[in-house]
Amino acid sequence: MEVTGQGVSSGLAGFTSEAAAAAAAQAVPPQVGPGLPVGPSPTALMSEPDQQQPASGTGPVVCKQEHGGASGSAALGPPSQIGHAPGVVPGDAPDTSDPEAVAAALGARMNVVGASIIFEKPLTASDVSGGGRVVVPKSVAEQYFPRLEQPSGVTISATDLDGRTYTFKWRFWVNNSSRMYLLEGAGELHKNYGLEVGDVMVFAQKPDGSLVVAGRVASKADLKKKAPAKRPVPAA
DNA sequence: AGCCATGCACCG
DNA sequence: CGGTGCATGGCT
Repeated sequence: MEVTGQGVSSGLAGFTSEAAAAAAAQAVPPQVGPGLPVGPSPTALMSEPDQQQPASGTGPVVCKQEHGGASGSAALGPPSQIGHAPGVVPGDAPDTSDPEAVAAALGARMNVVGASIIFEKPLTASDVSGGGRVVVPKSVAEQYFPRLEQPSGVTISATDLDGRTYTFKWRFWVNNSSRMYLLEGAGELHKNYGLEVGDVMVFAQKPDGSLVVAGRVASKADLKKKAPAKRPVPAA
């Protein structure tokens, strides 16, 4: 996948100062993301210690920071290897009336393309109504997604199992002293999969680090897993 | 104490 | 009026 730099484009004066400051500070990476081993050399825009991108074009999830990120790490990258699970064969048409079957079939299809599911997000009301703005759990964000130096984030792309390509904005908000990670632009995917509140957005990645996304209706497991928060109905 | 869903103000 | 970013509050 690729990253689309927006900083150099015109019209983002607001970010310029921030970016400039970051650029200046980046000369010497002062801080690396908590948790992951990063930090090759400042000159490498997207090199990775243990993994490399095939480079070019329709590549993997490589993600540059705004203007030459200080933390060169970019790809998704669980330190562990991704293992396939042969055995389950997807050729069969899933019983679309059975959420469990759909979920299983989806997992199988992911395996077929060599992708491993990173995590699944049961869509909340705000995820759906928020114009494709999906909140991603911090822990997952920092383990599998590109490290972000700036709130403005980066543009990343992904594909689904039907070959469609999606472009998202991967960014974060500063919340208290922490971060709240957001994936913006998921509206199209939600539409393609007809996802509604309670349904699940699935994130997976291939060995090359590329991101694969999909969606599926909520399964029983999901439902019991995440009981719908009680929503006091405002009396009329 | 932290995390995340949502409310809401502000800006276009 | 819709979109963006922020701040708050509920819940774990």
